[in-house]
Amino acid sequence: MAQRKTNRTTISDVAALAGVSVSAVSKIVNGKGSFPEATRARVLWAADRLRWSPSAAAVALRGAKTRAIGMVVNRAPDLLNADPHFALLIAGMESELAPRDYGLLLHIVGEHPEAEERAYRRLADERRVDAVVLTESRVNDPRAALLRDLRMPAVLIGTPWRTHPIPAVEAADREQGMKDAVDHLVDLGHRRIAYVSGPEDRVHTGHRRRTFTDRLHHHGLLPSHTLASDFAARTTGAAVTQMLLDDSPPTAIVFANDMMALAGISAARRLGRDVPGDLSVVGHDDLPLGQLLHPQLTTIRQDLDHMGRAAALSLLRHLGEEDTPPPPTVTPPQLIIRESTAKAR
Amino acid sequence: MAQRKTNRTTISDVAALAGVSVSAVSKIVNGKGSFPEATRARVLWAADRLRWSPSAAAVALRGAKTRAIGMVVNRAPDLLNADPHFALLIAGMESELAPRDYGLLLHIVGEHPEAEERAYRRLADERRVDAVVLTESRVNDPRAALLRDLRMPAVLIGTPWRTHPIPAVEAADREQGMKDAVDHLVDLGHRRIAYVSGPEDRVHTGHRRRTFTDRLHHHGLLPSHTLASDFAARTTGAAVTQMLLDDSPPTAIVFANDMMALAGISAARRLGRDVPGDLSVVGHDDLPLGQLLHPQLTTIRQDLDHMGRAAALSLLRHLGEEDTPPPPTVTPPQLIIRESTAKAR
DNA sequence: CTGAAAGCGCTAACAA
DNA sequence: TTGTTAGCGCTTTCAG
Repeated sequence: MAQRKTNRTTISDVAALAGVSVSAVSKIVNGKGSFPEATRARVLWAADRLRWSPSAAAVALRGAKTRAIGMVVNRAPDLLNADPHFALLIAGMESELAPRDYGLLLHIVGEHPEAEERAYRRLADERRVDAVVLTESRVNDPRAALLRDLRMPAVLIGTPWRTHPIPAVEAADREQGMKDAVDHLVDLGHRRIAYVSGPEDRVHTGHRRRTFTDRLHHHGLLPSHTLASDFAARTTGAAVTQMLLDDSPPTAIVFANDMMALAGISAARRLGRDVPGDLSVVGHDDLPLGQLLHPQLTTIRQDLDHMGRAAALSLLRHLGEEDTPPPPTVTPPQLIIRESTAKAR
Repeated sequence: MAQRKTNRTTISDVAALAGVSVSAVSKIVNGKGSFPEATRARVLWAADRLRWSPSAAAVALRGAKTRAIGMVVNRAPDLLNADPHFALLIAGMESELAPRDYGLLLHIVGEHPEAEERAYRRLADERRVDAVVLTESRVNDPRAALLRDLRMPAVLIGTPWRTHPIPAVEAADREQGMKDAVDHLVDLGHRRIAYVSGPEDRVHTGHRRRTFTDRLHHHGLLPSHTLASDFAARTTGAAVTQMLLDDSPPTAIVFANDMMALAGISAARRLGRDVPGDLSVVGHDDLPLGQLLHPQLTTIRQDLDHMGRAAALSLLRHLGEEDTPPPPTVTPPQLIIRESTAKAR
């Protein structure tokens, strides 16, 4: 049994060193009262010398604000690993949170609804965070009711639910990228264009497919095929294989993200199809990866960094954090034309 | 000003509902004293009915344990985004932390030493976490002294420092993969083999390069080229271009990670070199990505999931957490032979 | 303008 | 066996 008395330096140590009361220290550090400059300086000096920062626990206990934001990611580890999507979102949030001394409490749960619910409940019941960031709204998303129930402030990155309005950050014109992609393919002479979407339970899956279909209609065309995939390479590959072996296979495929596009290209090649010679491919997200591929990936760029930032700022404002600038507008999804799309033969 | 009195349910609400004292609730919930089964049951029922969990802040304030682990990642967002390495590490940690009700507080700072130091200091001074996980030990790593200074328990994922011993998780035989890779290339008839390493400040950079060089010696060979790169695609591409334009260019290159290998392949192709026809390539990590490339990537697999798990368990044991199994052994780096390596011409 | 004192929700001595 | 109580470190009235 070590004698390890923690002996943490506390506010009273600072007060003692500065020769003032603890309440004076508290007020000065938090910029509350008005004190003679000499006192202020001495207190600040003492705090600095003792390397003192207020204990997060004590502050939280007193004021019920933890200065932490929660995020629970419900994607299986291997998919997470495969898809850097979240990392940039998180980095974007961090770049706004860190300078304001907010922390980010991260939980990665698999796609287990119970684990996910448990994670949110713990965050709320244990008062570990002041608010949470949600990503990827789902259809009949249990989180909507759950968070209302938990009275947990939240902002959603993605398409808000109809039934449970919630503050959300979304690109300004979320349909633009998809429209441009369809136009681009039609311009190249493609007439049989397919869409491989993400899982059906994501709200944006339906949205994007609808935009895709509508834009084809606009050109007097019908979707060649539309198939849903989870995000896994295997499933995506199977979907593409199936399409390509069809009697009238598509000459172009739009994918719901870049990793799926890559899996699609891989599957097409296994069938001996050349990209973009036999098949044009469009991705979604514009991961840096896309520029290293051969052919370089034509894709719909999402401004993930700004989405993360905007979500963080939106939350901070909601929490009454002062000096928080308004969330930046998020650049609309933008078609980046590279080498994976070419004239239809 | 809303009247929003928080009105959180507290331990005394539970005590009242169960008709016992608060200390009884505390003890029963924490499995401390011995109580008649009837009392236990009533308390547990009440806690459940009120959906009560102890406030993390109060527990932390009282006992000085926060049940949270910190991690600060010092890689630039775009590199983070490009390289899924960290995501799997984090997922591995989470799978051990979450079931034990531990949280993971994540900070992503760029490669700014001051920001990094500040992040660790805040974690410690504000007592936000009980311990931290470090990754990628660096040469003259300021974190070693800093954490000792801060008296912050820590475990390192990677090669420990000589000068500042610290608990570390590392693969059992960390040289195996590299040796096998060199052997494999030599077997294929390669004689001019190069190595593109990560940044020189990483401890493992020197280690791996030494293993590479030593193993070549074992075969009576000298490294064709060794170049350091940061993790960025541009730098890596430039390094490869330089090597390939040399008078006696390498016929095979080993890279410090898969993303760099991909950047290398891309650069080689831009020069009109075929992989693996003109140049064999070996990566490191075995990201799922590697199997989707053409050619599929030959790589040295790292058991990132187990590294994350082991780090978490090691920390939990150190923190005196009961019922924590010993950290699993981490599978040694293993050469996975796929299509990006072929006979030297 | 400054300081004393009352808790925030919880745990662990100490009493009963 | 169970309950009472004194803080953990901080903020914030409320007196001085």
